[in-house]
Amino acid sequence: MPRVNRPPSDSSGQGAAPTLDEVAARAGVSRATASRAINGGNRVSPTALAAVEAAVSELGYTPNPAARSLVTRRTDSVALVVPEPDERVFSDPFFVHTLRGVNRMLATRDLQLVLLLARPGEEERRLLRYLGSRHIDGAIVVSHHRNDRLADHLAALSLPCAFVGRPWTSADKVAYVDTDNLAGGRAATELLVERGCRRIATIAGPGDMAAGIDRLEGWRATMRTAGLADDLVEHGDFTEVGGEAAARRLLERAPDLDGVVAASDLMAAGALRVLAEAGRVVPDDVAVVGYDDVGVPERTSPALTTVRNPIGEMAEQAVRLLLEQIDDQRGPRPIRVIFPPSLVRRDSA
Amino acid sequence: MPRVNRPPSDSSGQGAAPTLDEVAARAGVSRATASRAINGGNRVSPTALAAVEAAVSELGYTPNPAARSLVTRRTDSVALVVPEPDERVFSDPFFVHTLRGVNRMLATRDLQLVLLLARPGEEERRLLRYLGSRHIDGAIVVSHHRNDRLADHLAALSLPCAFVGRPWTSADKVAYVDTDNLAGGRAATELLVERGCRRIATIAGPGDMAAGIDRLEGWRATMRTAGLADDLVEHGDFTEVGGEAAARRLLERAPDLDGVVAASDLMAAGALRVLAEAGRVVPDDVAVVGYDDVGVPERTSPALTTVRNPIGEMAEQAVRLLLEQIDDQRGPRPIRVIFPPSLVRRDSA
DNA sequence: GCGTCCAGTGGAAGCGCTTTCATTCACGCG
DNA sequence: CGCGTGAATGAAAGCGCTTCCACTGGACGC
Repeated sequence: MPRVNRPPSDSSGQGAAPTLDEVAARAGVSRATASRAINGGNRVSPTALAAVEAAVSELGYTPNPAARSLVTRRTDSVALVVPEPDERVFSDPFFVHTLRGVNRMLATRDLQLVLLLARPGEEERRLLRYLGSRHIDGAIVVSHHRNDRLADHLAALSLPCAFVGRPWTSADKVAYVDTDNLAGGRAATELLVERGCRRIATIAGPGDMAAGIDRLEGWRATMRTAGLADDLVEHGDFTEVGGEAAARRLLERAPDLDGVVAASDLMAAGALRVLAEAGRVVPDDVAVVGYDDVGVPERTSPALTTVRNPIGEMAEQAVRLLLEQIDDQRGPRPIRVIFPPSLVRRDSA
Repeated sequence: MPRVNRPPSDSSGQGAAPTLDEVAARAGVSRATASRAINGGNRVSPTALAAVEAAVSELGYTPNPAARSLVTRRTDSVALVVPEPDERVFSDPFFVHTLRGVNRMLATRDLQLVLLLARPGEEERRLLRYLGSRHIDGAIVVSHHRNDRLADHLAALSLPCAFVGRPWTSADKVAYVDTDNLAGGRAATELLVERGCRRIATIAGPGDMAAGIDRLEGWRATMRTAGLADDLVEHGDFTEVGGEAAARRLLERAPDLDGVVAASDLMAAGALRVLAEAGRVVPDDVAVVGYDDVGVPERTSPALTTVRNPIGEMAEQAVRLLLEQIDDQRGPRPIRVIFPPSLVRRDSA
C-alpha cells in the first residue's frame, strides 16, 4: 500500500481570468476593436493597437479558447492518431521521429497536438466518436495496419486528415505522405547485387503493414531481375529482438548467405549482432543493409549502410497537407506526396 | 523532390452538425430539458429522457465541446507534459508505460490527452503560456530534470497538476507520485550482498534525475552498511547503449567485480551483453540486478532479476490525484503518494 | 464645394450550451 | 378542502468571443 500524505489545502485561487471586456475597457476601446487588435490588428489604428497591446500585457490576458472556438468553429488543435499503442510504436525510431516532426511543425502554427491511442475494438468506437465531434480541426494518422478501417471512417466523416504511410483502404480518398518503399527495397537489394552478393536474404517487416510488404516486393523484384533465388525471406516485427530471431533462422536455413536486406535499422542491428556471434565478418562475409536511417545506424558496429527515409520532411509535409485541407474549407482532398528514399552508404555494405 | 498528386476536390460537405435546439425540438421538449437529459438525466421524466435519447441517436447529435466548456469552465482534457522530447523518453519503457497508463485512466473518464513536448528554452515559454490559458483542466508531468522550473511555474499558476516522479523544486507545493527509489536501490544491493557478492558496482542513472540519484544513494548506503567499498560507480543514460558503455568501463576498472546494480533494466541488459562478451557467467561470476521490470527483463538472457516499479498503478494514481484536484475546486494541493518497489527474482541474481 | 470613398470604430447579434429561477402540476397530509 | 411539498419543466440569462453592419469623419476627386 502506498503511503499517502495530504497537507491542508492552500486554496490560493488566482481570481478570475481577465476577459476581453476588461482589456477593451482598460485600453479605452470597444470590445470589437480589442478583438481585432488581438487577432492580427487589421483595420485598427496604430494608437488603438498599442493601447490594446499594453492592456493585454498589463492584465496578463489570454483569450478564452472555448469562446473563440465557439464562434470561429476552429479548435486550433489536431489529433495524432495511433491505432496501435504497443510499446513497439514508441520504441520504433520511425514513429518517434514522426511524432517529433509533427509536433515541431504544429508548434510553428500554434496548434495543439491531441494524442489518440486506440487499440482496435471498443476503443476504436470511442476514437471515431471523438473525431466526429468538432473537438479537433483535423487528424494525422500513423502506423495503421491492414485490418483497421480508420481511413474509410475518416473519409466518411469528411474530417481533414493526413496519413503518414499509405492507408490500406480508401487510399484514393484521403491525403497521405509516404516513401517509395518499393524503390527503397530495390535500391538496397541492388546495392548488394552490384557488390557481388549472390545469396541475399531479407528480413521483412510484418505482413500487415504496407511498408513491410512494399520493401519486400522491392527486394523480390530485384532478386528476380538479377536471376537470383528469392526464397530467403523471414519476417520480423521491426524490432531488434525480432531481427535477431529472423537472422538466426536465416543463418540456419542458408549458412552460405552473403547478404541481408532488413526492412528496418533495428532489425538490421539485431542481424549484425547475430552475424557477429556466428563469426561472420560484416561486410566481407555478409553485407547488410538496413532501412530508415534514424538514430540507429551510426551506433551499430560496423556502421549500418541503410536506406534513408526523410522522416522529418514527411512529418512536415503531412502537417502541411492537413493544414491545407483545414484552411481551404472545401473539405478533405486526397492529395498524395511520395518521397524518394535514398541510399546511405556506411560500412556494413 | 517529392511527387505531388492532387485530384480535384470532392467537397462533399456533410452539412451543419445538429445542435441541442434541434434535438430538443425533435424530442418535443425544451432545450433545458434536453440538456439535462443528456447530462445524466437528473430531474428528467423517463418519458422525456427516452424522447431525447431517441432524438440524439436519430440526429447523430454530439454536444459541441466548445460551447459546453464555455459555460462549464471545464475542457475535459488534460495535458501530458514531457519536458524532454528526446528519443530517449520514448524508447524508455518506463515512460511508455506511464503514457499508456495515463491514457487508459483518462479514457475511463472520457478525458482527452493533450501531448505537450517541450525542450527547455523558447518552447518552455510557449508551454507555460499554454498551460496558463484555460485550454486544459490540469497537467501531468513526467521525466523532469533538475534544471527545469516547471513545478515552480505550475505551482504559481495554481493549475491542478500531478508529477510522476518527485519534482526537483516545489516538491512541497505540487502533487506527485513516486516510488521509493532509495529503498529500491537498497533492496537491489542488499540482495547481492546477501548473495555473497563483495565487489559490487552500480550503473547509475543520469545525475540530474531524482530517480537516478536516489537509487544510487540506496546502493551507496547499503554498501557502506555492509562495509564494502562504494567507489564502483559509472553513470549511464538509462539506455541499453549507455549500459553497455558503463559496463565496459566498470570491467576495466574492476575486473574482479562480482555484482552489478543497474538503475534501469535497459542498462542492465546492456551490462549482461558486455559481461557475456567478456566471458563472465551471470549470475555465477557476476550477479546483476536491474530496475523497473517492465518489458525488458523477461527477454534478456539470463532473465533479469530486477526491482519492480508499479508503473501502471503510479500512472493511475497520478491521474487520480489530478482528477481529485480538478473536482474539488479548492485548487491544487500537494498530495503525495509514494509506492514501494519490490524485488522480482529471476535468474541474473 | 459637394459627393465619394475608405479606414477606423462601436453596437449588437449570436456561436451552442448549462443553469438558475419561476412556474406548473400532482400528490399527500392535517 | 386547503396547503405544503417536491418533481418536472421551460424561459431566459449568460459564458467570452468574433464579426456583421452601420456610422463617423477626414482625404480626395471632380
